[in-house]
Amino acid sequence: MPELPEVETVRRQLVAELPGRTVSGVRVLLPRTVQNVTPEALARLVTGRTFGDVVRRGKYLLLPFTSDDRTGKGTERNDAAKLIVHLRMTGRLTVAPENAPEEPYTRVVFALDDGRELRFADMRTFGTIHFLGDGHDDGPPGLATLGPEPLEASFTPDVLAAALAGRRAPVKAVLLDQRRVAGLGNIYVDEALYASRIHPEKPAGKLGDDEIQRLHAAIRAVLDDAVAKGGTTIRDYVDGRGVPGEFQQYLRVYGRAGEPCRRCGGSIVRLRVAGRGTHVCPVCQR
DNA sequence: ATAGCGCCCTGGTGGC
DNA sequence: TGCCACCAGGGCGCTA
Repeated sequence: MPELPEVETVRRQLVAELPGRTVSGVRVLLPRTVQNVTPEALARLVTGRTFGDVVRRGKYLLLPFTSDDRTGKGTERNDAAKLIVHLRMTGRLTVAPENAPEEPYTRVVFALDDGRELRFADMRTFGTIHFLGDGHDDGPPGLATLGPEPLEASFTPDVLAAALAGRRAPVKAVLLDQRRVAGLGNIYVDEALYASRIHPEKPAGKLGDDEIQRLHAAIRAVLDDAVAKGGTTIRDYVDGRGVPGEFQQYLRVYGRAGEPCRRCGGSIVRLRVAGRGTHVCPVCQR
């Protein structure tokens, strides 16, 4: 399930392929994937525009169009236009070679001027696409309230401490809350809590300074490692080229219930925290 | 404001 | 072998 490292991996590949490519047509196979405009409007708004940079915010991908786009009828359009994509559980955003067979569960296809296609496929249909610009300003609600980016230099231990301070909810629930820290999901929260030897049910506000320091370092280390390995593929995730990640080989607790803890040899236990399957070493994490 | 819960959705799994 | 209940979970809306 795509979290920050998976979304960042997709971004890095899209940014190598998309900038400078102009959309020559749009096919919407599942209308509700496109949340804030109709399929017809999306096609009209996007066709003729040229992709610029590709930006990640939390688990969102932002695909801004360049400012000098024209409709093909000579009409200038405003420069704030962009697509906002969220992969949710099973979404895949790939650039397909010309004439590549369409994969199952394809939901939206953007034809490009070089014959390739930007394709959004999504088995479970939770994924979303929004269009912003030309008077459409209703993006996904969560984007406006996203918390700090954990891999940016400005994400200091003090910033993490402020996100946790005074909260009675389990530390895992707070870390999953995208308003507190952006981009963490179930896998990397479990891994970061294990690495910092903190029990996921511990109330967030009760963490000591030393625990916050360890948690801060662990979040960055786990995310950095996972990005370097191209993300984690449990079942569905593939990158912008359709290739699975490798970090699943390095998971310490997620999906390892009943297997030995690599630190103490004890058995990894699975419990339920914040409504999520949660993996913990009961010896190492207190 | 905060915390918790149900819903969306489909394929895979495990029990009988 | 076949059927079905159940589970995976990110974001969001609702409730207390």
